[in-house]
Amino acid sequence: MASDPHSLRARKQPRQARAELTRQRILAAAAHVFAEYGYAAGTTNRIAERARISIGSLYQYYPNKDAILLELVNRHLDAGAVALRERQDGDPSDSLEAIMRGFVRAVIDNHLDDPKLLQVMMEQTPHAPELTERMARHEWERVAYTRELLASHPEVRVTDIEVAAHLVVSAVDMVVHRLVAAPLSVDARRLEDELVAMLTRYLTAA
Amino acid sequence: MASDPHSLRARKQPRQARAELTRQRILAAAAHVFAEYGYAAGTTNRIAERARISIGSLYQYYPNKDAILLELVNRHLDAGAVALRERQDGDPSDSLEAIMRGFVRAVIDNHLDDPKLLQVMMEQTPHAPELTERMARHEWERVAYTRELLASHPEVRVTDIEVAAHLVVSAVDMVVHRLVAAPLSVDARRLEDELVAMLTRYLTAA
DNA sequence: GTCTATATTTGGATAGAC
DNA sequence: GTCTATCCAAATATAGAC
Repeated sequence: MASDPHSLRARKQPRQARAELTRQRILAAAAHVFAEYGYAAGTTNRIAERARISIGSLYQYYPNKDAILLELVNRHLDAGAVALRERQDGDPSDSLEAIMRGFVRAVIDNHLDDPKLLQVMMEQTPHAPELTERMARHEWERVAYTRELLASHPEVRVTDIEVAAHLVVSAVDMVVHRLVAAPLSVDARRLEDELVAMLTRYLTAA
Repeated sequence: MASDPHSLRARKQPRQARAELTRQRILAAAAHVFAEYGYAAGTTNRIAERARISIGSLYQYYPNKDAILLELVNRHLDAGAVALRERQDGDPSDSLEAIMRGFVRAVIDNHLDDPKLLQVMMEQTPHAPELTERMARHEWERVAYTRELLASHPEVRVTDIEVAAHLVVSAVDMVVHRLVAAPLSVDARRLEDELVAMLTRYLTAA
């Protein structure tokens, strides 16, 4: 073994790159399958089929079905966090309304690509402890971020900053969930406008 | 058969009454089991065990597992609708804040008895068409009710009554879901107060 | 009308050939 | 490292005795 160190070194990177590509394919396939069939009916066989690998190969990359969903969720939340930070970096002292609108847009954008995946995440979170923990951490971060923002903004006049931050985060999520669950029940733009109005009136009231 | 009409008539009612009781026991058992194990792990065997009947008997009363959940949800929503109507009948011209607080309390009360059942309902709704339809109808009723109330109340100054009604209903649900999902993450009373404040400020703003 | 026992299905996961 | 073939567990639902 290792009779030719050069070929060994040469092959090492390609293999890992290929493996990483396969992982990506599996994740993409899983996202599609979960979105289409839900988690329970989104079987590992279907995922493997769509990723065009065998079921045996799939289990070489992920130890079980839950691990696939967990990584999918992790990527989704990471992307959301990054997007939010980017959006904020430009406007240190915008109006509160503009900031609230930025919040809403960031969350909506993050879910636009694959709305049904959000549904699956919501469904499965209660049953998978790792997911629960991950979601809780993510929300805690968003609340903390919002709290600081409210605390430092001069327009904000609210009695309980902590609770207000929770309320803002929840309200934004709520609208997104609603738009995802029933995309056509009410006009998205108008709902967004009214939500922003509600939040700013609440936060800036005497 | 029917050699004695009297005994036949005498037995008929008792049998149906007993059957109805058994159905109740199954429902109660299912509520408990679903709440404790979730829907997937809340097996029909466990339900039968808890209802202290055999699995075979259970299937004499309900054709399948989904039918049990459906009836459970129907009862829950019916109870909620009744409670809301009752609460409203007393106050034709209260302050908007009092009305909003009434809304919130009614929904919270309706979920207090078995919080985890709400979780199960939320999880399974996307997968069962009958459930989806039932939930949509229930929400439509609540929005319509809220719309009328907002339209007739003098304090309300909002541009889009329809969207505002959606927003109010969603916001109330949101807080309840949050309290149910993580009962201790934030003080329930304070969250309720802030929610009521948010809604009234939004609805009565210039 | 209630039970026990079991058929049936399904899907996650693994073994072992290549 | 990828495949096929299969194992195994779990859970719904049914058959048939009593």
